[in-house]
Amino acid sequence: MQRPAAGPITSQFGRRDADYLAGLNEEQRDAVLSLEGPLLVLAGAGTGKTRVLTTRIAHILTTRKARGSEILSVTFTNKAAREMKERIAKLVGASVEGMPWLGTFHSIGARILRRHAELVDLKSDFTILDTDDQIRLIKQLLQVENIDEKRWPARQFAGMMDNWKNRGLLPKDVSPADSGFFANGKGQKLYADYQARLKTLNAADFGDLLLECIRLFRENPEVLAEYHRRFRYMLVDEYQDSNVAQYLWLRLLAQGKPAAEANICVVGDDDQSIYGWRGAEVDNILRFEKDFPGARVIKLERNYRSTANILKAASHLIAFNEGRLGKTLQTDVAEAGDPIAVTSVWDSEEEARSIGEELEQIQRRGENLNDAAILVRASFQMREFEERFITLGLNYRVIGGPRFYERKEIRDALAYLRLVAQPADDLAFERIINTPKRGLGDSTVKILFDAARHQRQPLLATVRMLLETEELKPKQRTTLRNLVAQFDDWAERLRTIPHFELAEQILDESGYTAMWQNDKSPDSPGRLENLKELVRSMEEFETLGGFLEHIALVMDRATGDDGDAVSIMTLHSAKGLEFNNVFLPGWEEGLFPHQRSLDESGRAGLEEERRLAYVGITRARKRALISVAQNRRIHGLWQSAIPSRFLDELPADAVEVKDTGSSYGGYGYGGGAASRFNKADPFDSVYETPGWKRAQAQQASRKGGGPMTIEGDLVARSVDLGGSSSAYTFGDRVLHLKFGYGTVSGVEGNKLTIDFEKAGRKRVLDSFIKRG
DNA sequence: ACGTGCCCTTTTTTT
DNA sequence: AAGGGCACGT
Repeated sequence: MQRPAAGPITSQFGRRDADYLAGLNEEQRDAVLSLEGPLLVLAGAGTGKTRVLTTRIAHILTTRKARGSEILSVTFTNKAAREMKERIAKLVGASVEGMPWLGTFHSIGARILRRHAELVDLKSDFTILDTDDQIRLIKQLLQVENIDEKRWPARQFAGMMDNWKNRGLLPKDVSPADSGFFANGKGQKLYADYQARLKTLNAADFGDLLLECIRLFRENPEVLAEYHRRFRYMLVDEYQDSNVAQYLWLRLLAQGKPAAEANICVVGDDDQSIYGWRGAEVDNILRFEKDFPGARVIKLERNYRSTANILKAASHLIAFNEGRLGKTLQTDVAEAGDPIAVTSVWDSEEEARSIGEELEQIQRRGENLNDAAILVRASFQMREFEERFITLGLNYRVIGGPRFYERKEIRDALAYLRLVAQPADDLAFERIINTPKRGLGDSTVKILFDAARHQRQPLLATVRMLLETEELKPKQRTTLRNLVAQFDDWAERLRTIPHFELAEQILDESGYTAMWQNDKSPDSPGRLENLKELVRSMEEFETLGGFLEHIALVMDRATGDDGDAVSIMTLHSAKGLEFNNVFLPGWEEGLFPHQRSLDESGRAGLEEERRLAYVGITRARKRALISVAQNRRIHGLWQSAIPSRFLDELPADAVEVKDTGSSYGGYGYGGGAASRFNKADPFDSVYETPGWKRAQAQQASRKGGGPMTIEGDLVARSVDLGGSSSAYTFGDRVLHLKFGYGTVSGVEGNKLTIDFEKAGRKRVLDSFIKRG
């Protein structure tokens, strides 16, 4: 399709292009206008993917090909959904209310399930369980089966089930090979029991929102047909991150027409696939042309976001990956821009300090903090920045950090609300039955549980029955009678007063507020504040049900406008965003690439980490600033760090290495050497440290199984590898670079307790000290 | 029934 | 380093 690049254009509709098409390049325009038939858009970072999607929707709406309610558009994250809604509203001016089927896989799945709940053995007011509820439920099942919880942790089983659900497997579909090893072959039964238990609880977990949807469609063709008629167009964002269940879900929905005519448009970038650990299948992208024969494929390769240097660095890095579809990003931006800055710092404290200084400079230059972000690999890295920024008085905002709705007080309060909304919610009941303390302890709870199991009734209903008997002691009976009466009362009041007012009353009348008021721990004022905030946030919702749904699906708070602030978030949650200045701290082996990713997924894991690095760099419009700490404290222990291999994979001519000066020695940016970031170790060479030697020894002795190491690259693990003893003994005089001179006062494997002359008693790793 | 204190694991990433 | 789980004591 040949079109002039600019100027007034006449579209296929024989009139001047609508405003919303202005400024699109040829490929983008093509992707927007190709409405009929399957379409795969391969969109590199910063090539206007979201713009294409939103404009495409605007185009469908303005040409009246379909109404908002006839378009299914799926995103991966709530943030992406929110942004799309905003941008569509801007384009067509219409209210977003007209697009009920724009949302995440999970929220749309929940919506569909609620409409047909009875067909999947649920009621339309079913509860959506979060991980915490899930774990507690599994623990109960393990107890019933007499399975040792130490040996077979509930968490692990939750992970396994999540995997199965991600792969679209119902209990009957799970192969013994998959489930056999857990608890001596009880895996499959546990899964089946768990699912059955969810039904009696009138609850669904996250995986069910898709899995049960798939079952619904398969078992009820007439329901599926209804959606085939309804959805005239389907759009999927971030297709590279879809897993098997999501794939099946989409394919079922697309089956209304012959594959070659399906109006389905998927957008993705294989280089930004970073959810493999959650079951994402990049193959879904590769398979698209097979599933939908005759699909058009449009590549977007023109990057409008970043400077040439940033693109060069990102492209150079990602080229180290083998499994790629291969795209080249080209920039239209003429200037090379600043090189990528790589700064070496002593430890994470200095890292936070130096980034803080950099941010202050940015402010002084008159730039907005809103245009800057710190992207970390793991959320524990966030704290140090927060602390530093608080002392600096620098405005920051944590995105997806320690989650509001996961706090204890919030979960307790929600449990009360859940129970009012849905009396069968046993997990909620269990949570609050003795919170605040009411004198209902383990023995009472056990009686309740046993009775409930025999009666096959929810706990609350069971309590009502038990009140009529002598099973409980009089004191407990009175307490429970009052509690039940309160719940009846609250449920009644829900009809007459606004739910947020009721919430406040519930918290007061239940004694929950008082519990924290009487608590004298330093964080109880904060908790009370959080509770207030919770009640406040309820006002934004029409109904209690709507509010609870929001909480379950959108675990992040609506990001309140806190003015100009730098964002702190994980690399994962940064996908899809862009900033002028992007800070990428913690580029050290073991942290980034993450050790666990390497151990668990080997080469594939490494490639996924590299894609994460690619995502990180390409978030930057103007400047990317990477930093490496020479030392990092993990689990309370100091560990020496080796610069990330990804640093070596950046093109030398687009990188500028800085040293903060205060760091000891610093890294020689030698060039030519095996590693440009090969560090001049504080003690001659890092390769001489006990930790490193052990790593080597372990490497040599490792054959076949066990943790993998990629391509012979050594990853130093200076934590105790088990059984190894230290070269130091009690009384040795030693030197530690951070803490100075000291005397060994305890040895435990390679962990030493040392009384330092200045720093006092600390636990450190032996690889980190030297004889003094 | 409840509180205290010790020991243990933990944190990679998210809907 | 810290929070949760568990055993024990009141």
